[in-house]
Amino acid sequence: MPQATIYSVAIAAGVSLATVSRVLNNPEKVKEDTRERVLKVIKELGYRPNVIARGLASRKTTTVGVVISDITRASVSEMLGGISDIALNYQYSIKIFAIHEDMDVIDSVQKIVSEQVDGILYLNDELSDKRVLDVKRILDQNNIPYVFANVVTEDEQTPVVSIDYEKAGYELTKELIADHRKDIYLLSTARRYTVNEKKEAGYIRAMEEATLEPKIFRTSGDTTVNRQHFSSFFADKKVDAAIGVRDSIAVSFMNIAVQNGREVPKDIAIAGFQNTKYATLSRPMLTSLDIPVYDIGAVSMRLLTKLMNDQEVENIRISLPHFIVKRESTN
Amino acid sequence: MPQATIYSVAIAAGVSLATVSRVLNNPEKVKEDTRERVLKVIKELGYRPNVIARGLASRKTTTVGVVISDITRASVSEMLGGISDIALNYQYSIKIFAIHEDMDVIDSVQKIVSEQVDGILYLNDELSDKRVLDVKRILDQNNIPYVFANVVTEDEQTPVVSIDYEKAGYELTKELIADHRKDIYLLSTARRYTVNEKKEAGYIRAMEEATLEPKIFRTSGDTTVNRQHFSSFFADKKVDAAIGVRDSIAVSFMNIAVQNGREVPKDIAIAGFQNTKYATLSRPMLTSLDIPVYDIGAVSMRLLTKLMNDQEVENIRISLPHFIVKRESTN
DNA sequence: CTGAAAGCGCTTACAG
DNA sequence: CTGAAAGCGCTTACAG
Repeated sequence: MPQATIYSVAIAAGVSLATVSRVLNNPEKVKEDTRERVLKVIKELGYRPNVIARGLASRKTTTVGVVISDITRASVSEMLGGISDIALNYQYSIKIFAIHEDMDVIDSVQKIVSEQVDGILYLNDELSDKRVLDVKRILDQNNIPYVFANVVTEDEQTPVVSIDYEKAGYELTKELIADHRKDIYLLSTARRYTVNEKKEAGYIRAMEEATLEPKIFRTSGDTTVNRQHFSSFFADKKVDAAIGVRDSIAVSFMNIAVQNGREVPKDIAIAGFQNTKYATLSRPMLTSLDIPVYDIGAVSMRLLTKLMNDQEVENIRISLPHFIVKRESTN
Repeated sequence: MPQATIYSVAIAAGVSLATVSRVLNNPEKVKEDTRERVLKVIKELGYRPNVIARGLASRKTTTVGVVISDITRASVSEMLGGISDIALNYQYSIKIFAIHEDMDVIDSVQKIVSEQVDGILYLNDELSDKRVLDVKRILDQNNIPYVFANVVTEDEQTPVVSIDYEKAGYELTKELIADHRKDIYLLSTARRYTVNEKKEAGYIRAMEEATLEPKIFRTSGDTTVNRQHFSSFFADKKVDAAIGVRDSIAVSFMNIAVQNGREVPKDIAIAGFQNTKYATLSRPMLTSLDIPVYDIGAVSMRLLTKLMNDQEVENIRISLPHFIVKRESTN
């Protein structure tokens, strides 16, 4: 049998399509026994409204577009987990749009707009402030609500959910300084991520406050590459503490340190960012600054639902709390 | 300005909507100068077809539904990476549908059908064969193409892309047997995943062939839980090799083994499955059976595009090759 | 509380 | 090669 339509339901229930539609969308406007009769037929026929037709007629698709760069990154998929759970609650569907580096951002966003999503969640920790404003302009122009998640932007008019990465970098560094470490390195990425730049800024601030020299060592997130870097690192550098901008970088560094005869945390204290599974699978286990990535996703989706439904929001810039999880790699 | 529609383009170009539509969908059917005039107007007005309207009229949404359980699992997000890349190539959009344990599978699938996707990719390594057939029946009934990815099913009529997990388990075990290990444990999950059951079957076959006693130790994927299990493990068990059904389980076991004074690989050889980043971030680095998760996603999406376009496919059951990556944790 | 009718923005035979 | 018209399956004022 072909899928039942609103027509077949209307005929079987002896009412007009308008009434069937109301039963679905404004049940309180339909008399009780009419409503029940229609509901019964709907169940019997296994009728499900065609969401595409509904989308065209109502101009609401109950779909949000989620823009990502690399879905395989743990932080991205965690965020998607939070987004997906909240979307399920609020009955929104999720469309994924991957924008790769070689693609034109403007063009891609315009394409997403043509997909008629009700709102957009933009996840990207590499986006420059200028880019953010470009994207913002197109979406504003098309009058489509949006939230940036895990994005760094100063703009007061941009809805954004994130954590205070500068403060996080500051606090984690202070922790090591309090342990009387002097030669504290920040292991950052060669590639520029705006979130990492914030961590760097916080690190520098803490070091300078303590009149210590900030030393940033740039490497790759790729383990096979950074192992090489770290091996040569120990040949000539004095170091008694290190912070990796990601847990995986910190763990990779730890492994090479141990192989070079250093004891952790006695000789070198090590800490990471994000408190991923890497942190509990290292030996010793890694101290890490917990970034509530799942929550960033969930909260930004929640904020977006409010914006899509013109609900009042007191604050469009939300900074979630972070905290340090102390484990064996520091004192 | 409001979004341009096909009407406004038609008027501005002095043609009918049918012609504009043809320029977009069957350009070869339009005379060249007409086509160019229309194309010029399209560019000027920044016209983008409304995909919802197109979907309703053509009954093709160029959207595929991807069904997942837990997106935060590394294997799932890797697969999504492959799916997303191929989808981009073939111009399909992706809608994500998370089906949690407490949800009714049949009902969820029916809901997805009502979303009018052109095809469905079902990722799930926990699905029983019966469930697979339930899902299959609904989709067949609605005449919607589908591919199961990383799913174990014997049914010959079900399009599925996966690897031969039984053989993988067999080969990895043989590797350790060849190194003269006798007390080889398989560290599996307490929770039943069909893929893990296959690994177990392969492990058992290899052990029995070598007249060794198969010993399966069940634990949790959660590190804090399995650390406890592993700690008591060493109190009473004789062991000279272990295979974790996931890299993370193998690494967790390795850490506890070392803390209990065992040398890896001298006293205990250890191997894992999936060749994730965990395998290169452990100390020593972990031998692992590589599962081409990204490729499983990519190939299943490719297969789905063929099914959606009624192209001939020689084989609807695809088994991708796997291989063992030898590292420091085994000889 | 309910129905008739227009309309959402497209595609697709059917004519010409 | 092009246009007029019907139709995709809904929603939504507008009447009554």
